[in-house]
Amino acid sequence: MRISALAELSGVPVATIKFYLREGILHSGARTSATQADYDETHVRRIALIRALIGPAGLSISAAKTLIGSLEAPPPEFHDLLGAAHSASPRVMGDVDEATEAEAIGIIERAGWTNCSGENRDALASALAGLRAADFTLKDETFDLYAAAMTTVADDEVRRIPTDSLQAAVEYVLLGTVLVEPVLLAMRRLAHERASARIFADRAAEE
Amino acid sequence: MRISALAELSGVPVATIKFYLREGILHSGARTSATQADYDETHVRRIALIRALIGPAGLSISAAKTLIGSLEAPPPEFHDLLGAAHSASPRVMGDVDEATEAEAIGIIERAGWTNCSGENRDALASALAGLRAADFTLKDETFDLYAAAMTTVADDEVRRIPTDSLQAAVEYVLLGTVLVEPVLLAMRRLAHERASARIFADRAAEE
DNA sequence: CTTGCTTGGATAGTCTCACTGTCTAATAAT
DNA sequence: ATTATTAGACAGTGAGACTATCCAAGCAAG
Repeated sequence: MRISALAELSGVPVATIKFYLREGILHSGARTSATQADYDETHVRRIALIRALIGPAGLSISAAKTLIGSLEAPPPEFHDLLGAAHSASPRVMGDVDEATEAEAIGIIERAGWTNCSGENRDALASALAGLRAADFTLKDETFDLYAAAMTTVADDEVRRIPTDSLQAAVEYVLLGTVLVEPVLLAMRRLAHERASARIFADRAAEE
Repeated sequence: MRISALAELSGVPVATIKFYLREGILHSGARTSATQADYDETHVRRIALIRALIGPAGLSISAAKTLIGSLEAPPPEFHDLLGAAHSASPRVMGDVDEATEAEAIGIIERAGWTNCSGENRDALASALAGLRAADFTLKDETFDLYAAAMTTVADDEVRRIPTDSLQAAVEYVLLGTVLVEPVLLAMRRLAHERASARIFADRAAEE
């Protein structure tokens, strides 16, 4: 198919497709002449993936490019796979003081998360620094509950990593890491609504 | 204190503080003369809050402004409070087709999240559309596990909302909604590391 | 009291990001 | 033969978050 058909099918303007081609985030079509190239289903799917990554998942073009690169040329070690997925969506880090750092380490130790990379520990510390900046304190029990909930989630996810094919495992890990994040956040908010509605009902019943 | 001292204390350049003042996201100091104003501890704390919101929490300046506005002039109804917190950090939405919409509704119903707002349902649908765009399918059990985990989290959070003071409740809900998100995501990644390390150990042991 | 630094306020400039528009020469469609 | 489309190059746009420059009015030190 030609670029206009690709634009039609994917719902993305031709100019934007050309931009993705220039950025190297979309593979080029098969050249049929000096002014024509042939695009196929893989291009449609790639564009859909790009839109998903830079949309709901919140990645930048360059982060999406890195991630897609890892998809196509997966790191040889499984361990590097997680790292690639995690570094694909870099969190904005704020300043972290020592007390916050210590708090993060405390949470990590209580959760039994040994052998964790500095990167994710720093991300947690930075998030805690945000809470601290707002004078927002949470009880240790709450952190432990968060840790337990995320352990449940992560255990299931890791357990479900396909073992038959490396390519399938790569896709599962890279995409699952990034694309599930908005799902979880949306669900938390839905659960908030539900929980607060129930509390309302309880309070109304008391009167 | 003068603006240069405020800059020193908060670690933010004077020019940026002036920018925050212009944007109305930082309240102005007490004027002591035509060319001088007095800033205090509230300004230091506000700047820290702003940095936390636009940093790790990923809010834009205008979203942060809205949220801070709600903090200072809380909506009268508790129900509106959650809405204010949720709309303060607007998710980027992608295109959602009917099947995805139906999938979202299915998940919501199975989780027992009735009375949910369209906004959050759309956010979930949009996140699911991202998965679908990447041909990433999750089993219903996985979604249900996510839902259960988030219900646990949200129930605890809502239960801990302070009931003694309205102001305290407002701060808890608004800030907790937004600032805890990066905490949860960082924890999920830490738990991934741990889970994958354990699987490695198991596989190594099998050999 | 003068010399120089600081401030508030206004305005304009910078940098990044993710596009979007324009142009050209070569081709494809009719 | 005429009209439409395309690849590729390059310049322009608009939003967002600052950053820099000016100016007149203080304030501070010698």
